[in-house]
Amino acid sequence: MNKKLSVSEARVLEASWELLAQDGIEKFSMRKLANLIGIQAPSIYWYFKSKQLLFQALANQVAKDILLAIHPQGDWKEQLHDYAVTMRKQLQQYPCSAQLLMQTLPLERDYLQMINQFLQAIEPLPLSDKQKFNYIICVINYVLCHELDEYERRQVETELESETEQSLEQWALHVFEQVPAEKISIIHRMYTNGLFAEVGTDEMFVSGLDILLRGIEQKVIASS
Amino acid sequence: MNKKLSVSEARVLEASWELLAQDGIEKFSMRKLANLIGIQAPSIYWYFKSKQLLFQALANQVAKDILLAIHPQGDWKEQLHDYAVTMRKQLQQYPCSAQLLMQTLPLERDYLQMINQFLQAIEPLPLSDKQKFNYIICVINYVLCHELDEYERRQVETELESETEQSLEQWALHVFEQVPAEKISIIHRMYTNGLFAEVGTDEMFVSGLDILLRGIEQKVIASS
DNA sequence: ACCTGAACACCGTTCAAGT
DNA sequence: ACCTGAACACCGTTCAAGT
Repeated sequence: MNKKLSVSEARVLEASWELLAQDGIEKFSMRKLANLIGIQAPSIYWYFKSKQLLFQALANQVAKDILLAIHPQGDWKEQLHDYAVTMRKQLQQYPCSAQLLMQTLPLERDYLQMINQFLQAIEPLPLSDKQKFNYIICVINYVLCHELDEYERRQVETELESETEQSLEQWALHVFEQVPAEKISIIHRMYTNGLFAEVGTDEMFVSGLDILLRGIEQKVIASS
Repeated sequence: MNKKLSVSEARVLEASWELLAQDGIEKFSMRKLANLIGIQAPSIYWYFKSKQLLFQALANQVAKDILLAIHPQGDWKEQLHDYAVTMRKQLQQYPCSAQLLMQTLPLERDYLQMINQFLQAIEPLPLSDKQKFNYIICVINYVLCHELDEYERRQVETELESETEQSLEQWALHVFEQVPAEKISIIHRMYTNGLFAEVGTDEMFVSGLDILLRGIEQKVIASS
């Protein structure tokens, strides 16, 4: 928006998503990226002054997409709920997007606007600015954390399976056997009851989001 | 506990904390670590098979410390509140501890035990295992995110000041000027009202924690 | 304006060889 | 059991030089 993308600048961003999908953010390198585009590594530096700034541009692309996908509807609670669900859906469209947003301080144009949109949903509520800001950051962090955990779980899972041909659940249970059962009794029970398969599901996401929104609601009620 | 630390193994861990405090987790390298201890880089690999496993050991040290600092007292709400506050306090004792815990899947002994301890606080509540687990993960993630944000803010701040001799607040306001004011009106108002100085304070931490706990409370009430 | 080759100053990790 | 030197296969980034 504030800067028209040249063909090649867009090309770098496009190839970056491809590389992130292939190798993940840990193994992302400027050399591999250049290779994918068909140029030499130093050429990228003509478009982005550093890897950091490239990542920021990627993060901002995601933020912009989230912003575009958001449409206010219903009361503040329904709005925040929809915003969070929409944000998660958009994050899932881009590889490693949660990491990118986490690594970027929210001082980019579209990221700021996204936060502003979230803030607008609770603007009329009888809360202090401090509260409003803090609560919105909590909701956004919740969505990001959820995606981060999901990503990490998938990583360890595929890594484990390619190495030992064991599922993560099997391995977890094996780990538990080495720890005195009484010391982790509750978590042990949960895992043997098949809780593992539920981690990261839509239901879990909505359930965690719900306590956040109910918590905010209580604060609203308390101060009106 | 399950493995007696040799003098040098403890020495590696000790030096690791020193290096993390000096350089941060991004610039942590095995070579610098070796240098700090007074050995060659490959020697570290006798104690820890990889950088990853060294980080896991560090994370587990933090988890153990949190566990030791926790003492159940009061009802479930007071307990969770104290646990979160204690966890934050312990995280602040170690440099980059939040990053270390975030990077580590909770499958280490002491980390598991820590989660179990949190779970114990809400064990008697009339909630499903799924809910209990999810809510506790939310609380733990909240504490970690809060520390992460704080760390990131400090990083950018010192980086910015050494480069441009500007404070983060000045720079943020400058960024705002480049964005159409109407599009970020709320966040703009908040920043000009001095909200910036409040980010990351104890008060903010407790305020966010509170909506989580109240949210859980509502769920308890709803299902009893 | 856009791209390259060569180079700098680093990485994590392996491994034969030393004591 | 513990440590080293040398080496492998990488990094991000700079910069003079090309077109």
